Amino acid sequence: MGGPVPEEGEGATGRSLAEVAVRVQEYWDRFQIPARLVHGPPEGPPFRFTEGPPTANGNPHIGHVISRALKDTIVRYRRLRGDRIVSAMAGWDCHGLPVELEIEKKHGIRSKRQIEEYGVARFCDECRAGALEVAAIWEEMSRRMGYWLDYSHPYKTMDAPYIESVWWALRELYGQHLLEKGHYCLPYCPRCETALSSHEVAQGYRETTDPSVTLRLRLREDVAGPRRYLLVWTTTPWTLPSNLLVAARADLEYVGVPGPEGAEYLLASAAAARYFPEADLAQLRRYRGRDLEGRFYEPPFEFAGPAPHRYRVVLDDSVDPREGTGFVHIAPSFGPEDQRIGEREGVGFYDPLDGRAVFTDVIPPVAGKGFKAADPILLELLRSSGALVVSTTLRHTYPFCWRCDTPLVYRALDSWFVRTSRFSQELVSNNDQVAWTPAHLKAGRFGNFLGEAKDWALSRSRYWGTPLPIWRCVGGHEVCVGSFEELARLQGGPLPAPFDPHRVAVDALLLRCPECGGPMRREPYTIDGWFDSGAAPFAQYHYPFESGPFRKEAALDYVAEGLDQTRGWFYTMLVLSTALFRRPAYKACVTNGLVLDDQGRKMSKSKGNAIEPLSLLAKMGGDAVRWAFYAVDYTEPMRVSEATVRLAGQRSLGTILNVLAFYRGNALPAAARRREPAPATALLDRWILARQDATVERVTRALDRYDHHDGALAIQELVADLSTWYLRRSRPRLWTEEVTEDRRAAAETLEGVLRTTAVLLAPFAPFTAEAIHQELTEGPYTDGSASVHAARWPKPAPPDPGMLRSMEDLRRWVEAARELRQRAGVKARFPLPTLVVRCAADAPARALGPEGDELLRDEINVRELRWEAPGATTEYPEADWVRRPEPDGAMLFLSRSPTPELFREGLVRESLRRLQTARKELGLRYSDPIVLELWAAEPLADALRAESPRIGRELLSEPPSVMAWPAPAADDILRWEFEGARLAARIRKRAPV
RNA sequence: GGGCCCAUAGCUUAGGUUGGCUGGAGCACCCGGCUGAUAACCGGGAGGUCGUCGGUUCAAAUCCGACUGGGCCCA
Repeated sequence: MGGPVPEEGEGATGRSLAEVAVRVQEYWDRFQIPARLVHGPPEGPPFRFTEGPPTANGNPHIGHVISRALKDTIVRYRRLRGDRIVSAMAGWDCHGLPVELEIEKKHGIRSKRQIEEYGVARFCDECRAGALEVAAIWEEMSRRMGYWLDYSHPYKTMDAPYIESVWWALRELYGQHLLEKGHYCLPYCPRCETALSSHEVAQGYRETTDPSVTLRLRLREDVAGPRRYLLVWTTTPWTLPSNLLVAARADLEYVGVPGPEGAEYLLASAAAARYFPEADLAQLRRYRGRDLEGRFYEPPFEFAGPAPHRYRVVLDDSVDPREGTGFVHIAPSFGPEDQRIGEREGVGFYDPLDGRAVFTDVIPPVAGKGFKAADPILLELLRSSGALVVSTTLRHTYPFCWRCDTPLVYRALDSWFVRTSRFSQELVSNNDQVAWTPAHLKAGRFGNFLGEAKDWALSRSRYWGTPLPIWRCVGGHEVCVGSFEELARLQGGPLPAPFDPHRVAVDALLLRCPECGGPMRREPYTIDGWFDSGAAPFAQYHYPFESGPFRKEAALDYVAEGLDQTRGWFYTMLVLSTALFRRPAYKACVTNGLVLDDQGRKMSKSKGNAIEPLSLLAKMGGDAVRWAFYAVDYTEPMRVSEATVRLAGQRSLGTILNVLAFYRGNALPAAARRREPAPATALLDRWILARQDATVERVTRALDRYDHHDGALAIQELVADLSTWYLRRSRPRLWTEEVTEDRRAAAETLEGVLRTTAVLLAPFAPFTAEAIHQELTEGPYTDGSASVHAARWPKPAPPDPGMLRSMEDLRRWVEAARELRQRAGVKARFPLPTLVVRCAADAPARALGPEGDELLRDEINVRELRWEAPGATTEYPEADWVRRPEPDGAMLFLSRSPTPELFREGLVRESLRRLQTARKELGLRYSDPIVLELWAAEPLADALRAESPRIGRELLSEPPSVMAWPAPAADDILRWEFEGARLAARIRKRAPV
């Protein structure tokens, strides 16, 4: 029930949303409300959720706020519905390059060798310490935006139990032959000296300039004839020393273009026009690709040396005639296609690069040069040997390391793979069961990606990560360890306690081969950190080693992250749940688009247009920031600025705080309250309750299908109706001197709607909702059990569409009649005699009965409202009436001018208004009695005299006598002129008796 | 080069699945009102070729196709 009347400046008005947030946060902190409520009722049915673990050694940005808002909204809603949240644990992704790079930067380390010199143990210790470096900032951001998670017991991917669960998962995959070693071309970062996975590469494509060179390779001819050359195009000259083959396409047409000194240059006829625009194609000798199959050529460099089958023309369908020359340079060490063709042709590999992609001594001219640095030297060699035909540059997109920004190379490496390609169909069918937002991702981007899923390159040649638990002995036996207990057994004794399952401690163990007893060595890799995070739904509970709420048959109900996670977390979770549990990982998945600045540009630190989330949240309040995201289509890229946030906050949240302030100023005195409000009888009360019920229903449906946008919109519309129609029309009802039944009904209805709105609002704007709820409570902010977040979600009541429709129509007529009034040119204060509405007897608005009539009459300020049947023939001459046809078929007529009597009434009202304003401007309070003297010219003087008692009553004076015009000249006499009337007044504060 | 998405007033958005009244609203703008919610409230006005072109149809913002611009993903 309404609390005590707020002290000056204490009410919700005048307080910004940011201040509301601070006050509410204090309350939550004081009673530790988040900690008490975050898990939901322990007996409730489970709602399965997992926080996607962010890397906490990097600062959060504004994009993280939106995903967190989308997560929090649904979790809050489920709690209000009585669900237990499984799990509300915060989580941190602790492993991997991001952490290692921070430590490298700190010590100026630039290579793996330097890490080894520094000491792997020390290095990893620092990684552990640095992994959660800015976790406190993440927590503060979550607090400021009202994202409730259990931060006191977060899961961390570097914790021993977590790692043990990950090992269990790896062992399961290994047992299904889905974890295998292979030698494949992978994207490789020369600086980090490790392979990356395709989803990591996807993060780092960038526009760059590379050489674009065409060279000629002379065909070895069996018979004498013109010298013929294959033209070959490449953007990676550094791979040319590794060239072992040239590929052509069997059915493609090639032509021989005359070159210098009687030579002939061979290339695809489609390319000839690009290379030799002046050549007459019709005159040229033609070949098919298959005619050239098996022909030998002279390689661009001799370093790789001879070997069977090398330096031949081979056929392959992957050759694309639209690009290059139709002859493709094949270096099996440096490209997935190259590798495939090389293996098919049995030519082996030739990789002259070391781990840092620096040329070794096998190629003396570029020994010691990085692969990129070798390009110009190699080109110069080709030029002097005459092999270089065209040398230009090309702008194109090329992959860079997502963490250190080094250009990547594709190279063939030993690596461990998850054989996702073997169960891609199962991935697709599991994905079919997921409700995606936006829906098109399911069959579109994500579905496509799954259908052609490549094997997942899992191993990393790095230090700080979950060690790959696979050991081999000299006898070639292999074991994948799936638990610490098994590890202890193979080691022949207990593990050191406490056991830290990272590289140093794990590699210090001496394992014996269970088959031959020989010593075993671990495969020296860590695993992709995305595997760690993909395991979060079960590893956070140390499944299967401890019993917890995780159930292998139960998918998560809901996850939400940024769109980029389709290739990241959403993908790896699905891979693991499919392979381990043969089911989808989650039932519903919501993604959000990128956050742009107000110009629509990407935010970046270097451009200086990035919004710092903490300061924005502090300045605007968490709710305004959250609302700014609900208000737009968050599945698409969205613009965000301080201005958009401010506006979003004002629109709904500011309005409802205003309504609250009004309510508090006009609440029933404590003595007049009753326990059980009576059922609403007044039209306005019944209407706003119907609106409320419809909104409960709509918000419930919206949140059930994870549609934050529609839910927020529904609340926004209710708040607008509450403020601009219900409250505006109800104000006089709340101003009565004594507490009438109607005043009671209005106050109770308003309070009830505010209460319900607070609960509806709670998932979206947790601070504002709490503030409303508290201020409707006896002793606000003093009872820790009275949080709105412990409330029960309202039950949707049966809808009353008839009522809503009727009021909608009535409001349309009100607007129409106001427009007529404007055309008549008579101010609202001057009553007009008659409004005629000609409409069907069963028009919805008429169903509102006499109360509806009264509403219409009062809004338009007419003395009489007259209904007419559609066929009525009454004449309303233009001279006296304005008219307006309505789209619903109704016709409205309004009198053009007041009667003299009504005009005088208008004058009195106008005078009263001016006198009230004057009172206020003199600094008098609403309750200060005054001494009033009036002067007026006729006919106003006469009208005022007739209303003298009423004037006295409204202005808190004795009934004034109205003196004849003119008023004496004096400084303290105020004068007005309006509608041809003249008025003057002297107002003084009456001395207290 | 391939795939997916987006496009409604200056800005944010409703409507599009199921084609049908004059395409709704908020902010900002202009005019006016109210003045016991006041950095609030109410009315009116101006502002839209619903990205462009074409098709289907009696009828297209809505369905289909192409194009333009923007975004994302892949190669």
